[in-house]
Amino acid sequence: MKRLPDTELEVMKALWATGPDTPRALLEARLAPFGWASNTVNTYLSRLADKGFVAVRREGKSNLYTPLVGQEAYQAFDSRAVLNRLYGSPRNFVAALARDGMRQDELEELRTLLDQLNGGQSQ
Amino acid sequence: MKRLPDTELEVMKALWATGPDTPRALLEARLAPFGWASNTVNTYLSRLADKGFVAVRREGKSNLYTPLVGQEAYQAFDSRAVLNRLYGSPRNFVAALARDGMRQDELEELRTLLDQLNGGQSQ
DNA sequence: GCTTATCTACTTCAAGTGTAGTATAATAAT
DNA sequence: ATTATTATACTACACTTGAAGTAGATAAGC
Repeated sequence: MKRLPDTELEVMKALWATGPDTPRALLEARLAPFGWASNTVNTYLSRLADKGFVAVRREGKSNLYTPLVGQEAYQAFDSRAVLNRLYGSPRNFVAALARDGMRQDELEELRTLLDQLNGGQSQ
Repeated sequence: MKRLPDTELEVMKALWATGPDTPRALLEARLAPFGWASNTVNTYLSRLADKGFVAVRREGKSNLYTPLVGQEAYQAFDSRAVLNRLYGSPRNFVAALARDGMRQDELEELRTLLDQLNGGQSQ
């Protein structure tokens, strides 16, 4: 797996949110804020297909794109890549966030998760 | 500030580790594993200078490059960018790591940090 | 059946990135 | 001073990314 560029990732996020869908529906339902031409969305979907991130199937007049890589799998891969690239450890990543000022609610949410992660696993 | 490409980031990491240094010294001391030609390192340093990440000063026969952006500042910026790009919150980032299997020592280190972060701040 | 709208496939193009080559200036060696 | 070494500045070049245009197939309207 390879890390995706920003625009392709935005398209994947849209696909993850809606499930299999056509370019136009994706653009209207989720990608409108970017102001992309419909050809642009098509280009990004083609590139994602080339990279094996989505499957294409003909659905009547349109193409239907289906995500082949799930959001959770991609995030699991990407988060580790982020650590390897610059932080080395989860600790250092969170410390960097904290230096920039992590919000109180973010901190609490994280703490709750950590409790769960450790609760589920005995020493 | 803008996020740096992989290779330029590697050069910055070397600079952060050694402090102000010449291209050749950086290559030999920290960048050897990449197998880059010395011209390559020079190119990356020039690009970093263009982007304002390092300062150049003539030191005798060589250039001396000094980081202008500190590692902590860059990490604070980058870590937040990582969240905005894909995860939304620190919680979701750590959850993604956990799905891939966070190591026990990483988890404990993180827990220790969280204790410190909350220890310093009541409630 | 011809016109119009829609979609996809293919092409384009500029900027950024990865990697290094060339040309030239400066230094060191004899 | 001539030669060899070293460093830098500039150029090159393929590939990727961001963004869309064009051409041709298809379908829908009338």
